[in-house]
Amino acid sequence: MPEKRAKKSAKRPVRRALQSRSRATVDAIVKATARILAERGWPALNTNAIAARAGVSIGSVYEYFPNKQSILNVIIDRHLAAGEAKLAEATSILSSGKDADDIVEAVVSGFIQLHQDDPRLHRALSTEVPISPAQRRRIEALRSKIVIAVTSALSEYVDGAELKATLLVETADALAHRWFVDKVGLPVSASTMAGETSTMLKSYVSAGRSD
Amino acid sequence: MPEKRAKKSAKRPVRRALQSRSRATVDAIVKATARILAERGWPALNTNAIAARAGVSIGSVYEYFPNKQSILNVIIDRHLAAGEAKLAEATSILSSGKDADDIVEAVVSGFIQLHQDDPRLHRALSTEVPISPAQRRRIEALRSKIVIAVTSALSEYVDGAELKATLLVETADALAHRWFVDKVGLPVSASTMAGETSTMLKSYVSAGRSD
Amino acid sequence: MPEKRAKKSAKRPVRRALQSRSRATVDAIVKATARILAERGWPALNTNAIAARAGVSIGSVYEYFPNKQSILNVIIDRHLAAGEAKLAEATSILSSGKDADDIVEAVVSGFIQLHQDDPRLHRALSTEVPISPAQRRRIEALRSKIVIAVTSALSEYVDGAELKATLLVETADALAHRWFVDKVGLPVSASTMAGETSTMLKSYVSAGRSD
Amino acid sequence: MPEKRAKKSAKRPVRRALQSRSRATVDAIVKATARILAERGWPALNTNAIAARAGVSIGSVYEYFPNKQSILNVIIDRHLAAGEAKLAEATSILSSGKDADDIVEAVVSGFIQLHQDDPRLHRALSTEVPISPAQRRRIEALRSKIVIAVTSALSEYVDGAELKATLLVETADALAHRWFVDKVGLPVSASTMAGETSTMLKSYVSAGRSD
DNA sequence: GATGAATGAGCTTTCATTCAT
DNA sequence: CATGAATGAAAGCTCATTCAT
Repeated sequence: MPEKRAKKSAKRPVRRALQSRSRATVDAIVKATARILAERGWPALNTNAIAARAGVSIGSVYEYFPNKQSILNVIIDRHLAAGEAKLAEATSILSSGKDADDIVEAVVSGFIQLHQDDPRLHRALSTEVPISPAQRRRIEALRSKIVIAVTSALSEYVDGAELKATLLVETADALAHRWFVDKVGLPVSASTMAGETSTMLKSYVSAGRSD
Repeated sequence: MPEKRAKKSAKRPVRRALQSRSRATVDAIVKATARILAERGWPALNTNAIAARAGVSIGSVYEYFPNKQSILNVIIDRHLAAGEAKLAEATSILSSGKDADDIVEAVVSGFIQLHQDDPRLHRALSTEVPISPAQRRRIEALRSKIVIAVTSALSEYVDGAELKATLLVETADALAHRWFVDKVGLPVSASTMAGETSTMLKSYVSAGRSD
Repeated sequence: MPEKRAKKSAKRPVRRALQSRSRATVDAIVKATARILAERGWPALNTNAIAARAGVSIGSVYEYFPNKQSILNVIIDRHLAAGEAKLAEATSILSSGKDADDIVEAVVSGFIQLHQDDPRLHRALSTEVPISPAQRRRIEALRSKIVIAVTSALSEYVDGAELKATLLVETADALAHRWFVDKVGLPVSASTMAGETSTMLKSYVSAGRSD
Repeated sequence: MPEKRAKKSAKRPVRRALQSRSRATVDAIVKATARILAERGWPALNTNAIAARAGVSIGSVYEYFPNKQSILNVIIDRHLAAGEAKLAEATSILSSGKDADDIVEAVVSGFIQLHQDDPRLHRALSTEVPISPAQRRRIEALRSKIVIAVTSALSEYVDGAELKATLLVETADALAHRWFVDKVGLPVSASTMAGETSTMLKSYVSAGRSD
């Protein structure tokens, strides 16, 4: 009856979800995971709940994912991909921007859109779920790319574009998180705060323009 | 900040040394918990690890704390108390401030100091550890008190003090967290970013002054 | 008495054999619990011992039972169900009884049969295991039903049937417990004592008959 | 820090409680144990609770008793001693009895008195507390002595005195327990049931008298 | 003797993971 | 490939007992 087995094996290769049925199963598992995370949080996220919610057996979960963390990785990766997509999309706006204010506007609204989409899930991912060093590196990389894109866009309008871009991006990200994810108790509405954030950042970015 | 000591008044001259043993044990447990949290994070925090790290038996842990969460509560409470102490200390600076810039400076440096003290622990507490609703309320209350104090201080210099105070406080808090806790990869040093943050906020707060 | 079997009707011809594995596991757990209780008593009953004795892992125990008490509940419920079955069975005898003596005989032998089946387990259940209020109520209800049935049976032969039925039932139960469960040291055999009990109760029940 | 120590030692001799202070301490411990048992039952009985309730330190408890069970033993022994005292007291009544009915009356009322004194404690002792084989033997011996005394008293009035005495004693004991300790739901009052018990037993004992 | 802080074996329960079917 | 019963390491917590003070 009792039989010791290695626990940290993860030998079984992740079956590549190429066939459509496989793809559907993988998708159901990932979606179920995201839903549980958004609705009931990380403490309630366990593999049996995922399987049940996805409508598949726990065995199938392990057919497609070597372990629990790897499911989360997909979600985190999708989140990062969404961020990257948003960046790509924003790049054109940034480069076609008429002035620095447009760039600030694009950055602020970009981060707000990112945080408004499923804020419960966003919160769970950013405050509860353990992130691997590799993922942290990828987050850093994305952040860095955004800063570079914004720097490039800003450089034709302002001096010290890199520093300004860094502060702009970090502030827009952090405050969007506060207003829409943390939902801190505020004396005014989140959208009012968003407007104020935008005002502050426009003024900051444009400060000291030579023109 | 931690380290509560019994009043050593002349009331009871010969006070049992036993009490200090208890005090030392409690302290060892709390410190061990904070250390594990800072060094290995919430997933590695378990009562056996706490006991081992504190150099006491698991039984002793439960002699002084009814459960695992209550140890964390002490740490969280100490953190909040530190924030409240900082607020009290800052209030005098705020009220004796010569101008709006001094107030911004005080707020920014206050948050930086708060985040510079054991940033690893700070990170664990703010992103991993489950917070009870009561604690969340206490955090909100503290934040609210700070905003009120800053609003009051700013109101003699600027219009729309409450809105500005809110954005000032949230930005200072969020960015101090980024620069010193998250330690995001930056093109320049954290202290440079802190200076830039300060510059941006001073400019924001003073914008539209009638002077 | 225990050993529930699924109906093997023709509804679903090929029924998974898996279900029978579960059934067997549940049964092994319940049986192991009963055996430990009977052989080593309540103090020796712990979930690890149950799992070991059942030849399953501790995880399997919690796959089928939410907690330790729930395993006991099954055993207690089976015991109560056995009592209820015995009552149902006895009712026909009671109502077809030729005279009051037959009724007494049926009651006494009914309780003796109940107590003779695994007296060690019976002892553990009646003296060691914590009973929930709901179970106590169910026991009371069963006892009450028995008294009502006996009252009804007796009422056509004797006056004051309810009082007599109560004393009859309580005495038969209590003494069957003594003779077969407590196994008190006796100068004569348990079955002799059972006969004497019967004699005493027949005489008591028939006393003051109008005939 | 961790230091393994033997757990089943019990080497320290039980300090004989001869001095009055010692005696008072022992008594406080025993009384506290009995009170907890009566009020909150066996599951709530732990050595720290006993020490706290007795107003002594846990260390003192182990100064006078080698282990928890030994405290219970004192209580059980006192209970048995009370039974034995009651027997001694009853013996004179039994031998001076005018007829068999007086003997039955004495036995029934004796057991009722025994069970009416602190029925909660009685219940705990008879249904929850683990009894050692030695104690069980002592209970048997007491029971046997009672049967012998009753047999002797009855023998001048009836035939088959031993058998009758056994049934009389067991029934009186069992039913007194039911009416006053178990407090089973009854259609009539406990004292009515006690009277009925007495009536039944008188009739049984006197049955078949030659006079 | 008295104290009570400290101990740690042992218990209940959870859940990521495996594998027979 | 799918299933889900089974596994067992590991975590939280209790309490009888010990021993330094």
